[in-house]
Amino acid sequence: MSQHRHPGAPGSAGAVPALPDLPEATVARLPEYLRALHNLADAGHETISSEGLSAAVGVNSAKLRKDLSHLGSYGTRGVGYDVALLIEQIEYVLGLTQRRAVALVGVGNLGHALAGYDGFAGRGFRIAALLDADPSRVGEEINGLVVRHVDELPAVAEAESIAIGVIATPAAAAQRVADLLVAVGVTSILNFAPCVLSVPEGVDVRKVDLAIELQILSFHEHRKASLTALPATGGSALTALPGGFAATDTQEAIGT
Amino acid sequence: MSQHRHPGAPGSAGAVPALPDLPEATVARLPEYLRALHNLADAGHETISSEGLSAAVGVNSAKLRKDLSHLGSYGTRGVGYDVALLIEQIEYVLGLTQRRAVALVGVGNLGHALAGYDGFAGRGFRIAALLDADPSRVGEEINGLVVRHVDELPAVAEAESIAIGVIATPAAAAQRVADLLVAVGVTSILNFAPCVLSVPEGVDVRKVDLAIELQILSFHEHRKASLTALPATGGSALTALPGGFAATDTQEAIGT
DNA sequence: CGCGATTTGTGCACGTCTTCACAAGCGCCT
DNA sequence: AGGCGCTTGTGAAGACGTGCACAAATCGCG
Repeated sequence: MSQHRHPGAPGSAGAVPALPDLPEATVARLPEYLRALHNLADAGHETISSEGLSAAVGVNSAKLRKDLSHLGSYGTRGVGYDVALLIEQIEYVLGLTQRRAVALVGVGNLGHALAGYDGFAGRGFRIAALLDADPSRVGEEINGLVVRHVDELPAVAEAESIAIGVIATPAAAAQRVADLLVAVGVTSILNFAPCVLSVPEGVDVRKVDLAIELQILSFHEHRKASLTALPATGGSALTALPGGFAATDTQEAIGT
Repeated sequence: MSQHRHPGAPGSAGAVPALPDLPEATVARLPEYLRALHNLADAGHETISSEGLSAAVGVNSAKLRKDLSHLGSYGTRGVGYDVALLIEQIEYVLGLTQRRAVALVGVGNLGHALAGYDGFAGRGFRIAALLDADPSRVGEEINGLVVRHVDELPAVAEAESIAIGVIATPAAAAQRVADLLVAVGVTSILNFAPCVLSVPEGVDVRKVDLAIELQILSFHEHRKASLTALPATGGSALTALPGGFAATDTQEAIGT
């Protein structure tokens, strides 16, 4: 039953690199595990149990074990997981063994901040290019990088082997930029503009919309307010007990 | 038992103000519908069919109808939804009828950008306070707001009725700030720091981690690369057909 | 060398979310 | 008035994700 070859373990023999096709939910959690593991490694831990790691991340330990089992991970029963090995495995699966080049389009308010954000380098990415359509911004130097005109994207993409495009433009320009990115072969886009992008099949788009996050919080705030406004209900089937609704995406009340 | 006052139900008859407890997945989509509806309203549309709206947002139309039905929405069969009415309904449910005050803690790189982001005002929020622990940043004026020291948070929270706290500090300071926010009564937190926050029950935390988003994209990039690198497989049960995995969270390949 | 403590990996049941498909309702046109 | 086309709202089925609970595996110790 057990596969003897490691999927493509970092330093091992030239086995098949076949990536197991992980559930999306698992993929979304792997980066969190990775971050926690780095912290643990820095703190000197050599091994960690699923219980310990799950506590650090704030997830159910069974879920964590299942996630790790999906990538054929090697934990040791009775002991736990080897922290360094697990880091290697997750980084491999996430494709972080190569430092991917990111092109950032739109050096306005937000783009400026992203360009200066130092949290990327340590996590497997390199901002390789800054681009903007506004001629008055072209030429500006941010964090050692010079802003170039967006028209130069084809040249830049080729020279730097851009793997991921980040859109931090106003909404009105986002679709145009996305088309441009796609045209030069970028197949992964992170979109900060508040709009829906349409892209051809095979191109992945993730979006981050700050206002949406706030609005979701606002809903819960509204809801909590409407609950506490109610008098203490005896047995009314209408209102669940105040803490009775579980938070799915939102992390809530993680015990120390 | 039945509350007769309606907190602000849109102009209609005295319906029950009780917030239906929507599925989390629905709550997360409502803001997207709202944004699309505003666009449609600006474009002059008075009504919109579920098909049309779902196309604009990039979701399945049945899903959209079910989402809207959850909030007891009034669509008209054979016609569609009244755009203005639907906007009102969604804004009410999301608690956007009152402009909520947001406190932003951490005016570094990212915080600076968030403070200057003008996309909040139009979406129901007001940045009411900027705070930082670094004395050298206190006193700086950004977008008409003066940065105050984080120790002043209690006074600020009371004066401004802060409803939501945004943490844009380094990871090391995030937990401390979260504790502070909770202490002054904030029950909704948006966390940009790359770390897990533990908060008491009843406090909602949403997080945005830019590096995680990139890492998820990196996985898909890695995966796509490993697929195209394979020779055309005949019937190997290992590799699914290239387009065979559906994108759940990630939007992918929206037609036209 | 065997035993107990510990921890992984997973079968199973449950809940949530998604999608299809269709009846019910509405307006318009004849 | 009646019928027809369009659109909503929803029942039901399937896919997906989660969490419990336990067997299998490993280590350390006497």
